[in-house]
Amino acid sequence: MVSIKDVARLAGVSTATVSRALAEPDKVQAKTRKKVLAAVEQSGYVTNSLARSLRTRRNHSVVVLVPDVTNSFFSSIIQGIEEVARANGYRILLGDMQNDPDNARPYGELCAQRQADGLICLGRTIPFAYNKSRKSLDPAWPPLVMACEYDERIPIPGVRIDNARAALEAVRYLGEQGHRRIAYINGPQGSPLCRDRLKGYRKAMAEMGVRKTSHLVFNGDFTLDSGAQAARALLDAGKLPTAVFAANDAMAIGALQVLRQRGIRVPRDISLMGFDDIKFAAYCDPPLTTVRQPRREIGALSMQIMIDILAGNSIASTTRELPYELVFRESVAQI
Amino acid sequence: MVSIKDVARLAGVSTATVSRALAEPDKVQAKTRKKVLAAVEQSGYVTNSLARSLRTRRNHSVVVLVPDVTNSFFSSIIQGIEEVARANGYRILLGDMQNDPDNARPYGELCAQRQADGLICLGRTIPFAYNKSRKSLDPAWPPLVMACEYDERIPIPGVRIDNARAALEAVRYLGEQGHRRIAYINGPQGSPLCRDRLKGYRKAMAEMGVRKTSHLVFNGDFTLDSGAQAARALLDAGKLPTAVFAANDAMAIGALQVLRQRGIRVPRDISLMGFDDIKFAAYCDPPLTTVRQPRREIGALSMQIMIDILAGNSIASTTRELPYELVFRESVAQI
DNA sequence: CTGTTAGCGCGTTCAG
DNA sequence: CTGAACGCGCTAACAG
Repeated sequence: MVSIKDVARLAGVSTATVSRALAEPDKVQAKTRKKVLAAVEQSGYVTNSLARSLRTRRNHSVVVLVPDVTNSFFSSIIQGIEEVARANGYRILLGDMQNDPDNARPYGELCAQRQADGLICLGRTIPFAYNKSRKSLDPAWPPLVMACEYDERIPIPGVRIDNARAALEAVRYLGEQGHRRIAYINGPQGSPLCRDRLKGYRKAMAEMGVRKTSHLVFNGDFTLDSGAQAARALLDAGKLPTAVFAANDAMAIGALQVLRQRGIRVPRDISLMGFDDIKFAAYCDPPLTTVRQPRREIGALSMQIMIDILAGNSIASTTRELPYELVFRESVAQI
Repeated sequence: MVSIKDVARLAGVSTATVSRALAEPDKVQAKTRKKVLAAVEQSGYVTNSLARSLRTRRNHSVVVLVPDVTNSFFSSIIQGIEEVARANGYRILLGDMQNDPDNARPYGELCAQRQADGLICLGRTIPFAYNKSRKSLDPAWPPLVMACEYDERIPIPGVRIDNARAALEAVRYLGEQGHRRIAYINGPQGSPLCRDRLKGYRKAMAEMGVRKTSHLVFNGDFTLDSGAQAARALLDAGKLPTAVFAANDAMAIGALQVLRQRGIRVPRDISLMGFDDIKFAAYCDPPLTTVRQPRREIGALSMQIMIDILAGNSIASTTRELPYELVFRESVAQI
C-alpha cells in the first residue's frame, strides 16, 4: 500500500508538504503543488482515512439508527440520507433495531467511542442518556439529529412534518365528505409523533362536535398485521364507523384486507385513509387516499443538518418542518 | 479521552499488558488480568478502535451495496446481514446505487482503501474490476460475497436460490392448473438471475409443448411501475394470456392494478403469479400466489460467509443455494 | 508471563 | 513557504 511517504520521496518533498498540498493547496507554492499532485497521480496514492481519522478525530461516518428496516416507510428516508452523505464524502453505518431498543446499544457504544461522527435516529429511541436537569445532551456524545420522530423532554435538531396539523387536515377532509363516525388506528403508544397525530384527530373530531372518541381509537404498531388486527377489533366493537383513518399506510392496507374479507367494500361501505404515501398506497384496490410525507427530503435534510453541525455552521437545536400534502385517490367516498 | 496509557499507569503495568489482557486474556496471569480489568472499570476505558484498525488493518465493517434500497425486496436481506454483523461485532456501511452503477464508485474506493474489510453485493454490479484471464478477483480487493445475484464470468462466493428451477416449478404449477398461454414479465435485461428465471420459464413452457414464447415475454425492471407498463403492453399485444408470471412481486402488483383498471378479474379472467413473497404480496386483492425466497436467511448467511472468509475459515468461492418455496394464495385459478 | 521497542499513516507544531 | 520531529492510540515482535 502506497503511503504519503512514497509520494513525498517521489516528489522530492517532505510528507508534510504532501499533506498540505492535498488538504490546504493555498498554503503551498503552485510549483511544488504540481510536483506533488503528479507524484500522487503516478503512484496512485489515496490517503488512508483511518490514519487521518486517528489524527483528526473525524471519521466521516454517521450512524443511522432505524426502528425496523423492513418497514418500507423508512427506505426513502435512508435513500435521502445516503445520497447527501455520499455527495459529501460521508458514509452511513446502518443500525437496525428490529423494533427492540436493546439492539440500539452497540450503536450507542459506537458513538461513545467516536467511531461515528454523529447519529441520525429515525425512531424515538436514543441509545444514550441525556442530562435531565440541564435538558441537554451530554457533550461527550456526538451530534444527534432526529428524523420524523422527536423527544419531548429535550430539544434536539430534527426534521419532520407537522403531524398534528396533518392529521387534523386529513380528518377534516373526511368530515367534509360527510363522515362523523371516524375510527382512528394509531401507531405505537409511546411515540410522540403518534400522540401528535392523535391530537390532530381529536381536534378535528371536536370541531365536528364529536367529543368522545375513545371508543373509536384503536392501537397498532405500524405493521400490516397490526392494521389487520385493529380492523378486526374495530369491526367486532359494535357499530361500524363510516370512515377509518390509519396512522400509516401499512396499517391502512392491513385493515383494507380485513374489510374486504368481511365483505365490506371500500369506499362504498367504509372510507379509508392512510398516512405516508408509500409506493404501494397507489397500487392498492382501491388506491389509497393518504397524507404524503416528503420522505426523501426528510432524509436529505437530516443529513445536511448533520453535516452543517459537524462543520460548525449550525445552531445545534433547530427543528425544521417540511410540508406534507393530502393525496386524493379512491379510498374515500362522500357519505 | 482515557487511553490505554492511563489504564496501564493505573494498573501499574505496561500498555502491552493491558492490550493483551483485553484481547488475549489467556496470555496474561489471572492476577494481573484482574488488576487491569479493575483499572479499565475504574477509568471507564474503551479501546479506540480507530487506532486498533490502523494497526491491525481490520476495521470490522463491511460495505453492503444495494441496487435500490427503496425496493422492498432488499430490506429483509439487509436485516439478516445487519443482525449477523451486529452479533459478531461488525458494522455495515450501506451503499445505495439508486439503480445507477456509477453510484457504486465511492464504495469501490472505500474497499480499495481497505476502509471496509469486505463487500456484500445485493445486485450484479461489482464496483471493481477483476482479472479476466485468471478468472479471479484481484487479491488487492477485499473479499466479496454476492447475495441473490452473481457474475457468470467469475466464481465468487455467494448465496442464492436456484432461480431457474424455482421459475420452472412456478410455471409448471400454472401448467397444472391448465394454463398454456402464460405470459412472463421479466426483470432487468442484463441480470444473470433474470436470465435463469427466463430459462426456467422457457423450459416449463417447452415441457408443455409451447416452444415459441418470445411474444409472451415482456420486460420490466423490478419496479411497480414497470410491472404496470408491462401489463399494458401485454394487454395491447393481442390475444390475452390466461396467466401471467412476473419475475418479482412488485411487478406482479403493478400488473394487477392495470388488469383491474381494464376490468380484467384476477384470477377469474387471468391468473397471476409473483416471485419473492414480499410482505405486501399477502395483502393484495387477491392475495398473491408467489415463490418465497428466504430473504432474511440469504442475508444472514451472506454475512456469515463473509465473517468466515475474514477469519480465514472458508474456501473463498463456495456458492450456497437456499431452498425456495411456492406459496399458494388466491391469484391463480384453474382454467 | 511481561516489558520494551517500533511502528501503522497521517496531520501538525515549530524552526528555519 | 518548507522540513524535521512528534504523537494520535494501539498492537506485533522481540527480549527478558
